[in-house]
Amino acid sequence: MNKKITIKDISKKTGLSTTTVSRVLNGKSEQYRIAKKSQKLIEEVAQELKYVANHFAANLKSGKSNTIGLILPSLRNPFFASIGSQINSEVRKHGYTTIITNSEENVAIERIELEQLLSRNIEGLIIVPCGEETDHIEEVFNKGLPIILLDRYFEGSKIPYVSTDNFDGAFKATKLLIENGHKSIACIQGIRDSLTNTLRVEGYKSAMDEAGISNFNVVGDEFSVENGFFETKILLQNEMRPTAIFTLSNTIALGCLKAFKEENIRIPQDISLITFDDHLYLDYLATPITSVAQPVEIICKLAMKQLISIIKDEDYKTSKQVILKPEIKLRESIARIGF
Amino acid sequence: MNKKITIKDISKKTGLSTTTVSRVLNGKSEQYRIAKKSQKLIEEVAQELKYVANHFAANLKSGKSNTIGLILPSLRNPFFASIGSQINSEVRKHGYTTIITNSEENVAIERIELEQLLSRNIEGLIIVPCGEETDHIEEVFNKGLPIILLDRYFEGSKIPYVSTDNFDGAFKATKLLIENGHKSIACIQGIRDSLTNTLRVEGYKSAMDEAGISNFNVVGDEFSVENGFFETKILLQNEMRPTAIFTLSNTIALGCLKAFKEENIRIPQDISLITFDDHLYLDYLATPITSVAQPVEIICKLAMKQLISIIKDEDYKTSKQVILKPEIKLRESIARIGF
DNA sequence: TTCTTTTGCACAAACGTTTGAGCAAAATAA
DNA sequence: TTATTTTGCTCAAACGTTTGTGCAAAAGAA
Repeated sequence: MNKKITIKDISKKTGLSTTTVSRVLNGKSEQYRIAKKSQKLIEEVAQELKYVANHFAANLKSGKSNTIGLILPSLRNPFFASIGSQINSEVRKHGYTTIITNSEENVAIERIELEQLLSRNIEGLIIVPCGEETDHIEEVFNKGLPIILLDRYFEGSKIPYVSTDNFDGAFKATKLLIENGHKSIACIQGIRDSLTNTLRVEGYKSAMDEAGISNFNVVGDEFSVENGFFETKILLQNEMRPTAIFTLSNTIALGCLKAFKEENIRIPQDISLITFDDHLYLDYLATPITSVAQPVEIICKLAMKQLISIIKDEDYKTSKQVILKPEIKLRESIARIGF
Repeated sequence: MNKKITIKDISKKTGLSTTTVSRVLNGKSEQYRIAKKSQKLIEEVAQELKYVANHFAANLKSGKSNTIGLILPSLRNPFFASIGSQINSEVRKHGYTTIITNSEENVAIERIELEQLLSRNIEGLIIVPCGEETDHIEEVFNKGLPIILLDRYFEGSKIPYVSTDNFDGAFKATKLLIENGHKSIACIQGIRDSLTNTLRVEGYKSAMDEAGISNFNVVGDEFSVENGFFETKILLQNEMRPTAIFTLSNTIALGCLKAFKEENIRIPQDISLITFDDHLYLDYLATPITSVAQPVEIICKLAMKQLISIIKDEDYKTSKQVILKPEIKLRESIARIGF
């Protein structure tokens, strides 16, 4: 690397102090009454020398990193990838930079990543926490770091969050199956420790209960294609094959489809399917799959809006815990049976 | 935020100098012969005070940011999202942090993002450049920043890259259609300025030429769902409706599917389809779509391997310009006609 | 003219690390 | 005993900014 151009070089070349250069380059000319002529000179020389500010030095002094941390539990899951993408552009709109990291649904990694982000002096954190362990996040929150939980949150905690009404989504999804005559409904779940999952399972059970159906069937343990595939295989080879499956994520649904294909099962003739999470492709599948769509875009925008308001105003009171209603996207994967 | 714990606090509490503390915390105890006892003491106190290193200060002095920049042209395109995800974890494996940014296929934004990354003292850059304008990237390369171009590259430039043989992929795809009896083949392209696109179009034309078919039909101008949808609509309503369509990205293909659905066109009975880029869902569509699969995983691993070797060894000679062969994934979207 | 205000800028001290050089004390060798 | 080596650590100067304070010079007022 060539020698870096610093503010000092500009200072020398213009004959103005580094103070003045810094102020002009930070748009504080007005505030400090820098002459127009000097402003112009400095800007020209900066251009000419191709000056690039050193973020590290600036941050060290000012304490402002202009950075937001984003911790996601997985990037392979398109639902989270989509969150990553949208948060990224929202953050950018507000003049910040995002550092995206991936906890791989592992609390130990999550802790390390959080530490990493802290050492980079992030000014705010958006996180989809991966486990039930919350101490490290609570601790950072109590130290005053602006945090927004996304998707998953902690009950009884004061940390603001933006999430979907997972109970409601699962309840509606299950109810929809029941209304279509299904009584034997299997539910393939994801990570058991996550609140998202717990609430969805509760929604499922509650709908079943309400309908007086008591043979709950909740299987699986991961938000992954493999889990969906594996559990579906087992379900299909069971003697008590369910008439409908409710998958708790799009990845699980994909695994499910794979198993159906292998076993030559047709939707919805042979089995009905509904899944949490929407995806563009769901419309174009052999049978378009009915889904519980989370309002990802709104979630991201809202999260960012809240985060910014906390950062700017230091106003912890306006920040809320928000739950948005999901929407059922009716497609063709549910058969009406038993009528 | 509470007052931050610094190395000085540890220094005071242990009675050892900040130098010693720094050395222990950076694992340089051996090198500088710090007594075991002191090491232990320092580590304990660091734990106790919950010390988190200030990356900015460290970088300012050492010049090492431990950061890799990644510029992608879009995050909505699952192909790039997947690259983002994989590069991210590769980078992490090597002890670096990634800063992902998004140029939105806009050179002006790309320039700004690059500047941003430079001001964060990135030690390396992986970029899928969005346009034909290369000066800003060349300039940074010439200054000595390790750079790897991904997917798209610059012909005649010395910047190393890892990419797919786009010509070959498109050639094979088109040939496959021709071998199945198709003569009227439309090609829906993406951004015209990108080399990727150019090479794919050339591959298409070359295969057509070879077969003595001269009615090229290349339309479109964006790697997006909308573009695919729009152009397909037009193609379908043409009097000279093609018997096959070759879409140059998965997003375009998706738009294509949408148009087919609206127009009640069946694949492959009414029209055949092949697309660049593979996607998990392609297998489960009404008709599974044959695709040209790029070896994304290998591309990412190779890119990172090269980047690291340049960073570590400063060895510009070993870094190469690599082109990997894509693979056709045969599915069921191509009809055999005219036999 | 003299006094006051405004304009335009510079000084110098941080910020929290890293790092080359160096030095006493302890251990070992002669 | 003295000379040499090893051990264990410290000093102090950076790194490139930002920022509170302060102070001449210019302009305006009296």
